[in-house]
Amino acid sequence: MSMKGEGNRQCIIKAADELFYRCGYNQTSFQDISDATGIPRGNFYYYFKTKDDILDAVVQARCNDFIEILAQFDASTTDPRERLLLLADMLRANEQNVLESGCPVGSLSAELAKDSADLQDKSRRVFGILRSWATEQFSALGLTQEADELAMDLLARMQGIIVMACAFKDAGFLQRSLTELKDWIRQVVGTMSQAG
Amino acid sequence: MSMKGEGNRQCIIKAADELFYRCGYNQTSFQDISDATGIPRGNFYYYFKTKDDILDAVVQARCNDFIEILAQFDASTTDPRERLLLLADMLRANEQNVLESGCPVGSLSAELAKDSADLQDKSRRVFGILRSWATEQFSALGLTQEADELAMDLLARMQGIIVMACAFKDAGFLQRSLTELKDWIRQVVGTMSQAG
DNA sequence: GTAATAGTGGTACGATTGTTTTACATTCTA
DNA sequence: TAGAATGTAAAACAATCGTACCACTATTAC
Repeated sequence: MSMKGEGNRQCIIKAADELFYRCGYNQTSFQDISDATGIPRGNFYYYFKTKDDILDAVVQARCNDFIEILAQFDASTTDPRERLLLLADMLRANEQNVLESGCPVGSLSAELAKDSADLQDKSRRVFGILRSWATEQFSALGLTQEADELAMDLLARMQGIIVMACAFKDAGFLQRSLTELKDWIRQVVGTMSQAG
Repeated sequence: MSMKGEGNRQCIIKAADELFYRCGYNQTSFQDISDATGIPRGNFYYYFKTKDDILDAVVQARCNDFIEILAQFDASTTDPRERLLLLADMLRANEQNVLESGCPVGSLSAELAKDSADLQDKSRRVFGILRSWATEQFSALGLTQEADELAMDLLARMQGIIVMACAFKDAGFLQRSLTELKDWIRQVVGTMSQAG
């Protein structure tokens, strides 16, 4: 597949990514993607074997996006504590989207949990990237023993905040919870790294 | 609508409730409900005007279920702290379901956030019942000022735990997080009620 | 310039969706 | 027991779903 075709492929992935986030995977039809891209829906099978294949590509794209974002966090400061705070701050940067549609990672995983186990396995990869990155940060702070558990705790807190903020469309709760979350990060890192 | 018809109506609601939880609202078809109940799918329109109407009835049923459950909590102990711990313990009682399909309240709300705002409004009512009940418990502990915020925090923590446990199918994380959650409840209630 | 490849536009498929309708059976009421 | 109300079974509705296919035009390689 050459330049021209690859461009269309990326166009499909980009449109599908947005639609999967806004409408859900199952609720997004080929017609929707066709309308968004201008590419006839019959042509999708030139680029992808099946709808699941588009999901694969979208998941891969999201993985790459996060890898890049996390690399920027890594580049912007050497302090793992600051890096974790940057991750938390994504809640503020994406406030509007979060209130409207929840977390692209969490909501996709939750949706696919109700489809085949096979599909959820794929979506889990995005969470895996965040989890291992956060684990690295906690480890770098001397919390090697409990690093993975802390990473899971951090992600769980973020997911919970998003679910409730989205359910009640409550920007105030989102802001307040973000503050508390950042306090928690500072506290966990501060106290436990002294103890460890 | 008399006895016979009402029985079928409840049968449809019960089957739809289970299917909405296991497969999601959008992914559950009339055919699925028909297969589960033995009632021809054309007949649903004798009991409900539309699919959304079935959702309404399911949400109402879930509300009633929770009202009953919370009433049992209220009856089993007069200590609001104990009551809150009972709520948290629902994560353990429903461990298997949670790992497989997430939270019936949270996952429905998250799914409907991607459909019309109208549908999500309906699903929010179930969260509202939990929220106001938890608020009452915190208030009864003398935390009137921050009761609603604490209720939201509690629900957010539970939702986050569920999302991550379900995403990674991790029973260990669920158990560990439940312990930490109960510690948090005891701590918040303990320290702040002394301070207040 | 010709042949092979890459990509496009559009049609059509069988299946399934939520919904409507129709004909029939049952149950209740007078 | 007649007739109205209530409930049941099944067929058919138009629309849409994911998928497949085909005739066609660009592009590229020799």
